[in-house]
Amino acid sequence: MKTRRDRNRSEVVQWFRALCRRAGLRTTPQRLEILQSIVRCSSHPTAEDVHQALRARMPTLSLDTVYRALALFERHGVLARLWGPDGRCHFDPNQEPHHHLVCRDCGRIEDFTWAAFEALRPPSAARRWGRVSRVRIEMTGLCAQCLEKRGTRARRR
Amino acid sequence: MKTRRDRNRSEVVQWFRALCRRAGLRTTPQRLEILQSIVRCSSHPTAEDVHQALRARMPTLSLDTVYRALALFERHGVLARLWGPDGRCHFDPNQEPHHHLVCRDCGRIEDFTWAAFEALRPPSAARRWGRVSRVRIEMTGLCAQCLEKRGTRARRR
DNA sequence: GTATCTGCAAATCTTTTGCTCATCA
DNA sequence: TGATGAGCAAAAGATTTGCAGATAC
Repeated sequence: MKTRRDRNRSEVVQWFRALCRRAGLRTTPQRLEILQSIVRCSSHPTAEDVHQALRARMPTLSLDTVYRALALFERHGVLARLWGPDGRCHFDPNQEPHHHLVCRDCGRIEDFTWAAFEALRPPSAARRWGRVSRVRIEMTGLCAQCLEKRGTRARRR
Repeated sequence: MKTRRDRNRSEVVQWFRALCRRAGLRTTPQRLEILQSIVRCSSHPTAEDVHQALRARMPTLSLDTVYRALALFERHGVLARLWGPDGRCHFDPNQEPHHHLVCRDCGRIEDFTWAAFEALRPPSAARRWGRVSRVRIEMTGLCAQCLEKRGTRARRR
């Protein structure tokens, strides 16, 4: 199966046009670039990250347009909002159920899936609490690269 | 076993004094009240919440002192910081491994534990990624009270 | 007595909003 | 052409910081 992340440029364009037509939105070049940028991105960028990434390609793009477009895509179910340990808002284009690995040194957020977990029966505490609509695991630690960096500086923790 | 949350006022005072002595900190009445307030609290308040809760008891307490004290307690391992879907910083005094139930209507965060989950073998993706030091599950949905409220207004979602 | 802490004010940082002109359908 | 969107500037909200006087040890 082809996930959204694997789509090439023209596939995203088509998808974007269909989305806009369905939702009664205008297809502006800014929105298209923002969508392209985030959908192809394997990390989970902030609005600032997206803005930086597009500055070369669109020098006049403003940060608040990025914020507005991302909020728009969120409202239309294309993206999810995510608060990382840095207190800033990250955007997650992955629509399939998944979990996160967060590096506390570099702040990068990786996705992962976990079949054995999905097979687990929900805990009784959750059923008693109310109605759960989304379950997400966040694993925090150090990614391989940051471990490596610490190792070479002979600073293990 | 007696958890920190069950401690009475004088037990917290003793614990606070020991903590300060160990860390070379001063035992100020502000810090003590802030610690009392958050340790006995079963929800996960923001700095603002703590400040509001203490206004009656300490009218001159300023919000930035609350921020400073909470940051201090975090550095000394007494509290954990938590970013909820409201984008604000919540503080979590629960030191035992646990997970969170977040209501997307009222924003309240409840703790729960899940023995079957803790028994699970970590996924291979996590081992490949690096070194995981903390695992936390976040279940988002509607708590019983908010479900009830929606129900009585004949608005189900 | 002295280093640390508090409270105040102001700064900082992220995100949102009002407005005007431009642009897409 | 007429509504919607972009860019600008400024506001809003949360958190942090510099400083002067107060306080714990």
